[in-house]
Amino acid sequence: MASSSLPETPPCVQIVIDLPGVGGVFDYQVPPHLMERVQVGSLVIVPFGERRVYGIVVAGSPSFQGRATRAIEAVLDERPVVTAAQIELARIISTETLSPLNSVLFAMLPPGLSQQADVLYTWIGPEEVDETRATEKALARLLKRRGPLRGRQIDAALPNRDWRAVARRLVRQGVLRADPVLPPPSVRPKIVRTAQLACSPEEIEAALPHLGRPGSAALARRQAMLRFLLQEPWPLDVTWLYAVSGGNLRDLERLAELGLIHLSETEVWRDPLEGIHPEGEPVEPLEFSEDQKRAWETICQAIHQVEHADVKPILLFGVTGSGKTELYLKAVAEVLSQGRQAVVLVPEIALTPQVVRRFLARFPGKVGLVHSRLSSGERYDTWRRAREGRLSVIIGPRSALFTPFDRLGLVIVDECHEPSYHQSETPPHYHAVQAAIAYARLTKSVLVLGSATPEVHLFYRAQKEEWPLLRLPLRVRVSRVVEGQTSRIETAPMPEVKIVDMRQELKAGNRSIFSRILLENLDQITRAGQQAILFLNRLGSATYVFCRECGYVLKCPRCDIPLTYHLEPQGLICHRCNYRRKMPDTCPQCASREFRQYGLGTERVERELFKVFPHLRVLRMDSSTSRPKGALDLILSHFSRHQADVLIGTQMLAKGLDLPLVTLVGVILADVGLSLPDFRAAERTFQLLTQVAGRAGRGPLGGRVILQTFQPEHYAIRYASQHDYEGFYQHELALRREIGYPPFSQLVRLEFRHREAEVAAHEAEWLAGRIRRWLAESGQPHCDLIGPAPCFYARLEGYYRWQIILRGDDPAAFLRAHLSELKDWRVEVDPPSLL
DNA sequence: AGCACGCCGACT
DNA sequence: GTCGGCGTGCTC
Repeated sequence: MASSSLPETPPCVQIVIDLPGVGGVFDYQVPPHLMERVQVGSLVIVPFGERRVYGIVVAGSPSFQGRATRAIEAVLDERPVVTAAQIELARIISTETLSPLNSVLFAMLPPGLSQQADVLYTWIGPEEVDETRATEKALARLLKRRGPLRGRQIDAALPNRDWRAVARRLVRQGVLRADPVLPPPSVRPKIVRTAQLACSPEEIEAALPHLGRPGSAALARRQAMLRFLLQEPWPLDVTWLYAVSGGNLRDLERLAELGLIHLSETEVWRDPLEGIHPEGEPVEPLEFSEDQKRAWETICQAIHQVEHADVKPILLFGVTGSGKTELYLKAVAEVLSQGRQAVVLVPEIALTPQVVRRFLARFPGKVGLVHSRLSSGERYDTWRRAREGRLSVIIGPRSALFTPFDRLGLVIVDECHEPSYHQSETPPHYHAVQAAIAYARLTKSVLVLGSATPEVHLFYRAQKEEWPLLRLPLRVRVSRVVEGQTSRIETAPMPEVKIVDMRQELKAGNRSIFSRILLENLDQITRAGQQAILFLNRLGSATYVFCRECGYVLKCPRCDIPLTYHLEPQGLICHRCNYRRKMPDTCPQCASREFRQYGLGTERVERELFKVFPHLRVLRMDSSTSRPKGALDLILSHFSRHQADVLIGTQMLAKGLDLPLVTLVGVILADVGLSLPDFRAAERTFQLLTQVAGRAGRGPLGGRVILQTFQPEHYAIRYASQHDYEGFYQHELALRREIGYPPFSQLVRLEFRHREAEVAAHEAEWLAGRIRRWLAESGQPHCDLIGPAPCFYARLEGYYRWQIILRGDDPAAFLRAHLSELKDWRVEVDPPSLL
């Protein structure tokens, strides 16, 4: 270790390796010739078994016991790829989420830097193979056709085939060769060759006629190159010279030989923001409203205290359009002025050019952008520029938290309730807000969490731990500064929300999906040249079973959560306890025959709307119409230019778009989401309705929202209609306390997937039995096992899914002792959804 | 992950 | 008898 303070200890370090499934920490020796280069955080290559793998040094090894160790083979990057604080953060995330440390640590690197070890297979056997063995035949054909392939390539070519076992046999038989390989990083710095004049313009002019045979093409090319360089007397990317002259490297080399130019190589940064010019964006801070001023005092004070005291996270409680972004900008400016750095997390969908340009205008040259649509080279370069201190603000989705800043001072998580902050697709299943709380504490940074609808458990924690709560209850409109004038601050009222009881509509003989008042309003505002949005909550709508006459929802007799309707096997099921029953013919409460599931898509809404208002221009936005790349933006820009009167859409409509001509938002059926078998169903519905309601009346025309529902008395709908988050929160919290769900307990969700339904069910039953035994043995009094039951989405991508929920004081701690037995299970601590 | 080792049943 | 299935344990 270069900076080791213990020279008498053996030169050993602890290393975490990039092999899924090998989560441990291993000791390696630092050979003398690498002593100066190996540091905590270094990316190295080490021998592991018969292979070589990538690893990250996580610590020196003072506890070295004299055990046999092997030596580090190479160091890949002169600088550490993670900071000490990041390693500590990875440890915390690993412990909290029950994920192996290596999976967390390597998830912090830009994609392509570290590579997993693989095996290169080469066919060396005869042309003919055993025709009776299908897998063997397929493997041999593949390798003969495409030449040597890596294991990962074969996986892609032969899905669902157990070819590795076959390959092992073939290697033993001597017809197949298997060579371990370690791919080099797929990202590397971009180097361009540059040329620059090496002598005075006079000497160049003098040399111009003597660069080749008179009249030759080479002469003309070389002259063109020099003339261009005379106009641009600095190191110039040679591709420019090729373009203007039609020449190539041979010409340049000739000019270099003659001593007329210098050829050299320079690294260039790939910058996704290069083409973006934030003209028209304010460069100076905007004036604050009274609420913003109050909020700013707290944030500013925190920024100045944080290095000396443990500063609590700050909850910025404000609706969309309440001026949160301006506070973020000012906080970033304050932190930068102290020489520290800032990370701004934004949900991927909200990462619009407008947001980026606003930051870029205020902090030119200092802002880096992370985004899923960037090339891996752009990501890698942004990451390196941040590591080298060339950038000091990073904006991006959850992974941007892992920017290797060494003087972090501020973390902002905007719209912190957004589900995209939880990584659900691939392990490690962490939540960026949880991680940010830990990271801010570790790095002594200020953390600002912004949301109008914070998750109930977060708000509960904020209250309990007395986090500062900053309220921005009003929407602000800032008239842009006119020459020399100060900007004006106006506040806009929240839109009026009207609840329509659809049972009454039915009683009055209206069997349509639209209430009379919604139709009246639609007619009125479109006549006035304004626009409307019709929102349809699709999630789970086909499984939502209720009585159209009395609104009754059938619940599980054991769990008291709504039953859902499924086709396979047909009937009603409780996704909590696996209780099943057939669909009743009549409503159990009022005996009406109108008891059935509710299936409704945007196409149907469009058709029904056409029947009433054939003249209206209607746009439809759902996953099918916006599937093609760019279609979403196209539909939205079409609508915002008023080339349509009505926009019909699903969830994706709820996110922060600003459409000033929209004066009416209609929610076709507000209660759909309430019947989902998830204890957060009410919370999700409240959030969604609040966001959708926020779409109306963003402009000076004002606006109203119409919520159609069969459960007008439901608290989620009532509080959403009153824009009353805290009322909802109190109600929801009381319910959670009663039923013992978070924040009054912790959940761990265990999921198993298999292509065969019985195997999945069987494995789930088996594990449930084992867990019950572990619970009994450990005398764990405060842990319930819920399930096993099929997941709400019982089949996903061809896999049958079953789940087990553990609920208790600390089920994660209990499971930690049994992790090795959950190898094939997906484990989610604090799952964001139980579907 | 990959590869040993070791244990079992099914065929040359 | 061997081949090949797969459960278990190990890699510094």
